[in-house]
Amino acid sequence: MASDSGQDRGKVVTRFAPSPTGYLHLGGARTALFNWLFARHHGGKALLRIEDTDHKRSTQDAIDKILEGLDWLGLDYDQPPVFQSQRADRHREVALALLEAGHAYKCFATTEELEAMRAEQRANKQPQRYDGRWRDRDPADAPDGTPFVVRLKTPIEGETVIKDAVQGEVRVANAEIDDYVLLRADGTPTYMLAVVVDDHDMGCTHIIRGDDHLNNAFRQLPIIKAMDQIEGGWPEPVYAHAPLIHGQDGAKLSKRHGAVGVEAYRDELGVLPEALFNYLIRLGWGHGDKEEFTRQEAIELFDLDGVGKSASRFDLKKLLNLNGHHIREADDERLARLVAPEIGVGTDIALLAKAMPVLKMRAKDTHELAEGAAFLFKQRPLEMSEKASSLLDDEGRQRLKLVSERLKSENSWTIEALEATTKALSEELELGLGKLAQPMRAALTGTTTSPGIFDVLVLLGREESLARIDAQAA
RNA sequence: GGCCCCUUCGUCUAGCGGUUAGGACGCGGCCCUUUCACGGCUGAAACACGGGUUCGAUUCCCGUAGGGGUCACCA
Repeated sequence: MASDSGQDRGKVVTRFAPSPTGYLHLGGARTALFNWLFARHHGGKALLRIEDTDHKRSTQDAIDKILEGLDWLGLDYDQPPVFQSQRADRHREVALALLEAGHAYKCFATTEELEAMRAEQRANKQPQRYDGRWRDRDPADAPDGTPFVVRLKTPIEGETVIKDAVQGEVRVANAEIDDYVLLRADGTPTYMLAVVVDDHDMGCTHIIRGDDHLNNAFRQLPIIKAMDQIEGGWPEPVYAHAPLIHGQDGAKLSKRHGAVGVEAYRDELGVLPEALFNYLIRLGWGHGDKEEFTRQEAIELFDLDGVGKSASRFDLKKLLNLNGHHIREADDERLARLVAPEIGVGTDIALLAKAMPVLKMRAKDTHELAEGAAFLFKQRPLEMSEKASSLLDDEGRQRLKLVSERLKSENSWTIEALEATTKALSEELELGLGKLAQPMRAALTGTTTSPGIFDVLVLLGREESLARIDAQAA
């Protein structure tokens, strides 16, 4: 087990190993996060491996999307990504070593034959697994030229025990593990072989991945043990199987729901990367009552013992709430640049940034930020929302007239001065401030909701403000 | 179906034998207030069930139920 002790620093090596068959979804993103955080926390190395051995389903587009998603989340890697497909020769080499040492064997069973075997097992309500029909049979029995696969000779007796850093001690009877395929009939390596070889060659000390791989660990361990026996230097890694993230319906995240790529959270939901980062680490991991984490805090506090054992559900409301908190803490200039394209070409970034402090108080995503900022860039005559025009009845327009007159003689265009002046007027008229502020808001923004009315006045400036008010005054 | 894992408010979680079972999101109320928010206060809301172990179980053990995962020449 890794610890915080000094001598362990630099020893930890983790990897995130997505298969590029789609976008980087939430589950993958969190696995990536946990691996990265663990490596950074221990001062180790974070590696990336693209498991693209399924040529039919892997695409360059998916690789790009995943890389982009990781980058957006701020996850960096200590070495260029390893492409599993380029390592087939090495995988084959290990399979052959296993074969030669008697830890693997050739199986000449045809696909049809195996299907029949499984059908029979199903019919007899027996567990479906390869029955080892070629395990002890003489390869010479096979007709010449018959294609074969290479299968691992897994132990039959006893049990395999894994001390999982998250799940604790998990044990499975070896009889449950069948002799699965290492090398396909066409000579290409299977995933089960490739992962083990790559993890070893990359020096991975900790395998942090989704719960759905827990069963795989029991199949992978025999390869490690066999290779360690053959050539040595194949230590068992520390496994950590984190529970899955489920959709609102409680089922595994799939294409049907919630499994959209992280970029959708950015583009469609207006989520900041640090917010998704924060939300994701809190799913399945906790540190006391703490809810908000900066990247740095997460690195300092993250460890495997804080990872829970039960699956969690994705909750959009909480993500957005957290997003609001992160928006409020984000740099104004950065937010302005982020939001400007949504408002339109030629948006005044400086003005937008200046308005940000009052805008971000009211937004839980970047789209709301853009909506809230819209009034700043509207052209006269302003289009009025229904509610806004109802505020601009005769009475409202009369009041605007009075406000306009008073503000025109205001020398100091500051929040304090404007507020004092407007309040004085409302007192003279024996009206609540709202009776003046609401018509002003309508005239100034075309809507009934906006930042504080004096903030609006200052942001728009004297000239524009008065012009907008006069356009609606009686 | 076999095997494996899980089970604290609706949701995310704290708890690691003795607590008025805490926090957060969401929901209700109040306050602040020029709107909307933000913020503050506050209310309702949970230990799946049954056996043990123990002076004492949310906590440890065993069942039951429920949920999830996995069973390819896919990864």
